[in-house]
Amino acid sequence: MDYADCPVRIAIDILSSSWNAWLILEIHKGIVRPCDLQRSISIAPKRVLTKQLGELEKIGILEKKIYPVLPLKVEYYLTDQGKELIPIIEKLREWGDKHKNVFLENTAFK
Amino acid sequence: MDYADCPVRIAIDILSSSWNAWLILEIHKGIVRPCDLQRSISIAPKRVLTKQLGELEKIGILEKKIYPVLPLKVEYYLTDQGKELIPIIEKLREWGDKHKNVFLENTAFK
DNA sequence: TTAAATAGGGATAAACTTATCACCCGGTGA
DNA sequence: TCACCGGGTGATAAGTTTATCCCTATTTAA
Repeated sequence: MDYADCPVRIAIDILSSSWNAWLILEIHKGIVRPCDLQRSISIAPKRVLTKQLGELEKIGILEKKIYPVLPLKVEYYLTDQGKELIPIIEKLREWGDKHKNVFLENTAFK
Repeated sequence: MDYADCPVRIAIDILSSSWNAWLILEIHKGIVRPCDLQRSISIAPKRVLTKQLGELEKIGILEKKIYPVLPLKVEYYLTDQGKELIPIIEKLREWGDKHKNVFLENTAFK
């Protein structure tokens, strides 16, 4: 029984890796095309977002829809298990909002 | 407004870094002394646990009690804001339990 | 007096993640 | 024709995190 198989770690690893949480929130808000996501998360490198989108699709959190039209059109949607992450992320946000002060104070001069 | 100041990221960063989530759960279960924590999370290096305990204390998630007795006795307890992480971790565990199969299938041969 | 347990720290190495850069292709509008 | 948009990739550099190793100090038990 590896530590990596721990259900808690699985969830945390997904949410914590690079831009995943942000991506999931943006897609939930209705920004579903790669180019639009790249614009709305403009500080993230394009290459990294592409990689993460692929990763999130592979593990069943996003569903990729490819429209056979030209110019090529691609959209990503949250699967059911992806949608179930939304309330969790909101809880994380609530917690962070409530406690960010203590946190920022004590990390400024570490 | 830095990405690192995002409330969601603050919470995720805390939970994701090395052994924090596990430590928080163990302390919540009543394992409160450093030496006992090192035994119960035996695959984690002692040095790392010490560091994380100090870090979690600094950001106000743990409270450190030093008993002026000999042999030296130290205990860590969850603060109120630390306790508020417990239900969130439980949600993460539920999610992970529910979806670990899809996850493990698609990461085994990446 | 020696060993073990308690709590902790400094310095460096190893590992992992993320970012960067330069590309690919197909199509469209000027 | 040329530049640009949309979607995407491979290879490597850079950066961060974790782990490793080896110390400190004090007290009790053998």
